Amino acid sequence: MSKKPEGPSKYICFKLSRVMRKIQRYYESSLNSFGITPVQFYVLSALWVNDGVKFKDLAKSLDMDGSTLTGILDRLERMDYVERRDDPEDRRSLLIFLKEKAKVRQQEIIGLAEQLNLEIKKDFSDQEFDIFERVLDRLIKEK
Amino acid sequence: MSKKPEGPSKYICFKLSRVMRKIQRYYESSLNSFGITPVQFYVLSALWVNDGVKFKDLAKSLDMDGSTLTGILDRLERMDYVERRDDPEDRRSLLIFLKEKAKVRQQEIIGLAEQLNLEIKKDFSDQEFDIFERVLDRLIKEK
DNA sequence: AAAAAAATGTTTGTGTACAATTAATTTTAT
DNA sequence: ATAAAATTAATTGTACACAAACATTTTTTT
Repeated sequence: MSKKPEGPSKYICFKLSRVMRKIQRYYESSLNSFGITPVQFYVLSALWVNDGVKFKDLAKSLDMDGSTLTGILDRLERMDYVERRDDPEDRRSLLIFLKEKAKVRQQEIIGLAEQLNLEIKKDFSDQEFDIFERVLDRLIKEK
Repeated sequence: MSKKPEGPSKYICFKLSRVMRKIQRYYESSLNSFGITPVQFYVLSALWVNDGVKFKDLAKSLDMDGSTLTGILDRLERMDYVERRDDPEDRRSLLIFLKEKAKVRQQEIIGLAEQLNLEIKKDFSDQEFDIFERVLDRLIKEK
């Protein structure tokens, strides 16, 4: 007698992908008013901490593939949020800088994102959510 | 005492997306031997429970956009894992059926996926992981 | 110094994800 | 009965994600 299958929802990976998409759509609809996507917001977020970083280091800090970042920077540059400049110390390397538009909107965008964070957390107890985030953190770090 | 995180990692959405990609890459590398992707595996998973469902219901059970599913079925059909048939009761509708290739490999693929699930869980206590999954489940349902 | 290896960022090709539009049907309202 | 509305799947266009191949440039080896 064969084991009875129960569909995709029993797999962590499926569950994670559904939750991720849902949360991402939530961020998306709010960030829309700035004309940026969640991923573009992450890139700006990293630059607000560290303006003028090397392309390579930016990709690393975001745990993002270089070829993915290339496309995202293309779009952010086209929208006048950032610019690429040559690295004077290594002609293979690029430095990524924020432009005025990104600096002017920093506080407003961050405020919005922090509010979204709170909205998501508010349906859970602190203890529950701490454990949730701790599991996420360990899953990121492992292997 | 740990310092408050700066940059994107303080946002749930960013953390979720990084964890999701990491776990997905893990599934990917294993499912590779069957020539399928994680998402294609989810679709097969749903069909193993419910062969011959309507396109519309399949998309709904996977919480997947119809236009996304169209592409995934195109590829699964090209690989001879599934086929589309006309719904005799509604000429707008399609029924999706598993082909031999998918039936033959069912147990092996499911066994693999379940092992991946265990691998991921094994670094956490049951209590921790229960809370983690409960938060995920509630995030899926809410909003 | 010349050759080989490594690093950097872009390009290309495939696979999700989803909004908006479309064509074909079915349902509903008049 | 027919016109309007709704439903179903596919198509188109944009944005990520990543592997593989690539051109430049730097570093290492010999």
